[in-house]
Amino acid sequence: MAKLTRLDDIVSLCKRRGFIYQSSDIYGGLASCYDYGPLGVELKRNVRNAWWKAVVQMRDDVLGLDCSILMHPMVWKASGHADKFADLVTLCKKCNTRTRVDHLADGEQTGAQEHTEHIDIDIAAGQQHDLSGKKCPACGAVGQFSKPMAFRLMFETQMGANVDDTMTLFLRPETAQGIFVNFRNVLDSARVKVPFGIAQIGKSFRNEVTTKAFIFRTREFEQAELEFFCKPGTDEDWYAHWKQQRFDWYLNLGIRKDNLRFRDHDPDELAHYAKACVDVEYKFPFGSGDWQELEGIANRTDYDLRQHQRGMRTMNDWFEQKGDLSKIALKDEDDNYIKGPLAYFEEQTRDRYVPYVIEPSAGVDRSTLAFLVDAYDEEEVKGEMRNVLRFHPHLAPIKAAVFPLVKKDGLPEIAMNLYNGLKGHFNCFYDEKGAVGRRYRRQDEAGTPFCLTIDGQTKEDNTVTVRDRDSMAQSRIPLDQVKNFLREKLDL
RNA sequence: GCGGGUGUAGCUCAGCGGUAGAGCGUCACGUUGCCAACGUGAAUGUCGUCGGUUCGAAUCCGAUCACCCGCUCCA
Repeated sequence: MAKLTRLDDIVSLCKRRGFIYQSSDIYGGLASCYDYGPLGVELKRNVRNAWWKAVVQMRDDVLGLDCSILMHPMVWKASGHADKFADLVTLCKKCNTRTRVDHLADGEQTGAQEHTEHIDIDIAAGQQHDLSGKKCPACGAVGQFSKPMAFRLMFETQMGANVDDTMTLFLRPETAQGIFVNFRNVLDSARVKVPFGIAQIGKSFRNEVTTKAFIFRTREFEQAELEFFCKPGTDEDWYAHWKQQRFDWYLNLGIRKDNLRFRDHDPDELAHYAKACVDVEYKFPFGSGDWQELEGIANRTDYDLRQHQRGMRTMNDWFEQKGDLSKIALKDEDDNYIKGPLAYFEEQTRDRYVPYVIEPSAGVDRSTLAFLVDAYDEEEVKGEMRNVLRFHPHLAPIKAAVFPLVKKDGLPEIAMNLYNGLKGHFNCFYDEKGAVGRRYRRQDEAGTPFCLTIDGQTKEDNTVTVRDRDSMAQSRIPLDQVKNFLREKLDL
């Protein structure tokens, strides 16, 4: 079985078939930005819907949410993004290798430290960094570094049309914080009890230092995140639960088992607030290591809610400093933080606590890419190559195509009738042009599971030909059974 | 941000100082009773962008934008 091995082939297929285009294409493109075409938008929406169905609709303990992208600046002060979502990087003049300043080791030490805390970007900018004794981890040169460069990893924008009276806001770098700041609202309005989760799908923005590999890492991207709130002590069980749930989700939607794996984070790799974290990785046909992260599942403990309790206590400072985040330090936590505004009281046990959070955080765009790559297949049929996207029916952009075998003898009318009757229930496609074989193959490349062909026999006995995408096998079913047939076969 | 590579029709690419090309695809008409069929015809290009050299630039030079590969980075 021939498989795509180059990313270029995927990009080409995506453009040719209308899945994904470069953003602002006619102006030469915009780095790291992509648009979803007619088939792509359907595919991506199906990915979203499948996630929502599995994580929200089918669960009695998860609710949905849709937050604004713009949020109060203090959200990012409390979450730590405003201070720490910035890296200070230096360039080795000798070998041109770039290294994070906080990863640099002293000359006599070997190796760099992993995942040290980020530095406040404003403090860092004014801070003197003595790198003369530091050693380049790549070439070993000591003290050959450029002046540290700061990177703002959050996008900024202004709110307010009056230029003299605008407020600088951030485009959210993750959807998760919108959930945390609505924890209380949902709790008070939705009659739920811990354990429960809040789910959200939406755009996020990060000024990545480097983008990568088509839609795999882009600066504007879409996340599907769940924050599952649970009682401390039960967190490890819920972590295991969601780990399995999320892995199975990919498998159930057709990802080949060989191409999917878990990768547990080492303890020294964990963010300071995370108790455990695992990546669901897919074996993409690009990059140095092939295996790339689709989703991260983390045990974030009670860190976020506690941080926001601190943030709420800091609001006076925010007003006093006229919103200048760099002049504000988060107030210390109240000793009695488990009685804070974001704490939870469990009536049955009379326990009071700040819930722990299990966070499965998936990339919608990279999942979509994975489904696309995984579904792609080429096979030889009678000496000709057949390209086919073997999408799971739930993900297929078009569920069924309706053709008259030939464009005469009243066949188009019958076919159009069938199409009109189906399109209210399934995303369908009608085509009467050219040879039917070509129309079949075109649908193969779009991943359409079934083609329905009206022929002369239809006029005699009211049956149609059903042609199966994967096997190319044909069978006949009654015209009035088509809707039921599709409903059953597509599991819709 | 560094190094390497690539930008020519929707896609894959040829052309590499002298009239912009091919295959596939697309569209139209005809034919066609089931797997990219056949015939005839047609459309489609800021040769990524800007500037320079030249009588003349897709071609040479510079800058820039974008993509790919490798570093680096990826709470």
